[in-house]
Amino acid sequence: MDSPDVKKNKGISKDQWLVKALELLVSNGFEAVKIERLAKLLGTSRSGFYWHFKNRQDLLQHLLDFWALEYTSVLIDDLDIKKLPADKRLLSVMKMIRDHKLAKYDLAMNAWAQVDPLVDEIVQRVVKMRLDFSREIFVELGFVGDELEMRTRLFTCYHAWEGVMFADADQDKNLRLQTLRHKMFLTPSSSAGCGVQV
Amino acid sequence: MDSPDVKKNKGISKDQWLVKALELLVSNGFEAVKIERLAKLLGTSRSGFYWHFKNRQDLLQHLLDFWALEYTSVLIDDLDIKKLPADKRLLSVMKMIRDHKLAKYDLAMNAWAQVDPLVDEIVQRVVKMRLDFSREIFVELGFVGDELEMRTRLFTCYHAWEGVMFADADQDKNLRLQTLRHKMFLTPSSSAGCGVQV
DNA sequence: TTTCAACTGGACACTACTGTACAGTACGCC
DNA sequence: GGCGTACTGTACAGTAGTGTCCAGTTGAAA
Repeated sequence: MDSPDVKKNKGISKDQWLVKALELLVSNGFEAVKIERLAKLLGTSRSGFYWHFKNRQDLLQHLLDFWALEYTSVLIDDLDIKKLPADKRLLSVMKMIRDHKLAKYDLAMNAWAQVDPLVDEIVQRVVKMRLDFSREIFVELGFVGDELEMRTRLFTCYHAWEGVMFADADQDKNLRLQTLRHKMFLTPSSSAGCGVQV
Repeated sequence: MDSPDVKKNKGISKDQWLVKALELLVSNGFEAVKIERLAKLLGTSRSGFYWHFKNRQDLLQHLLDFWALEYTSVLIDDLDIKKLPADKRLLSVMKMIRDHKLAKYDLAMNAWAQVDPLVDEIVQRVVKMRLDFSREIFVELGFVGDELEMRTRLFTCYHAWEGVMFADADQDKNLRLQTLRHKMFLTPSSSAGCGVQV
């Protein structure tokens, strides 16, 4: 949450405006991101806002970059550093998505992308990054061609939205289902034997 | 789109307000559903609005019911009538979700549900209806227990969001992947043999 | 000690939107 | 022809939000 460069809390920093704006975006949609509301929530007046941002449009642009960086690039880099074996990496991706509650951010960003082509472009780029990351894992597991692509999409899509659809479900059951799902994704679905396509 | 009871187009009907409101909700989020905007879009003044609805809150409430009915109950009933064999029904569900572009409505409703507990309640009820519908299919296919639940969730979640994540992808490839996915959902994932758990 | 960046609040003019009120109109029915 | 239903536009008062200007404060660095 804290920015890397040390800020004495003498005022409201640019990042503080962004974090609150992201909060509002996530909970109420981009039309709800109002400067006056942000100021009220931060317990200050609007004037400081115009020090950091040109106007509302400028804030929204920065918000988009902020999300793409904080909630995708940083997390993917984090997973890349560890370089676990493929099947463990699959599990750690699932855990990361859950822990960071990425689904609710995705929800807001995708909704926003419906109107703004610029937002859509960034969102599509993020989706591509995620697909590429997952695909690499399934390549290591020995999948190729359409089978590889199908699994990559199914895995990425399910885990992106699981948090939205089954939020309040029973944790114990969730863990059992996750184990089963993990097994399903690992098991090759050849019709005859059970060998991996090569 | 037309309401069943015949309306002479002498004015803006309640359904016309609702349809436009749903449009605005889907594209810009619930905060964007403004009476003045609707009136402008419909080429009329706001006064007619207050004939049909008590106020903005009343419209939003009706909008919720409108969606739950038009985009879930009606469609599920439609699929139920046909009573195709389970594996064909699985395919027709996939097709229906795509054809009606349910994903973009889901997106808006889920985003809205993040703030309003009443909306969340309806959305959860709709999710439950869909899960129940899919589960029945997988029961007919011979799945039970956790394996049944895992497949039901994976299937429902993937198809609900596929349209958002992979909107502009190549149709030919999509069809090939769908066939593969269909096979994967039908094939039991037993570790030893390939028999269905009974 | 001054200077500057990073703020602060207050005031202004403006637009968007809300709910209410009210008078008028166009159609269908008895 | 008159009545009711289903609208229509206009006007008003009020709130929320925008961007701009400006004068003041505060902490660190030179």
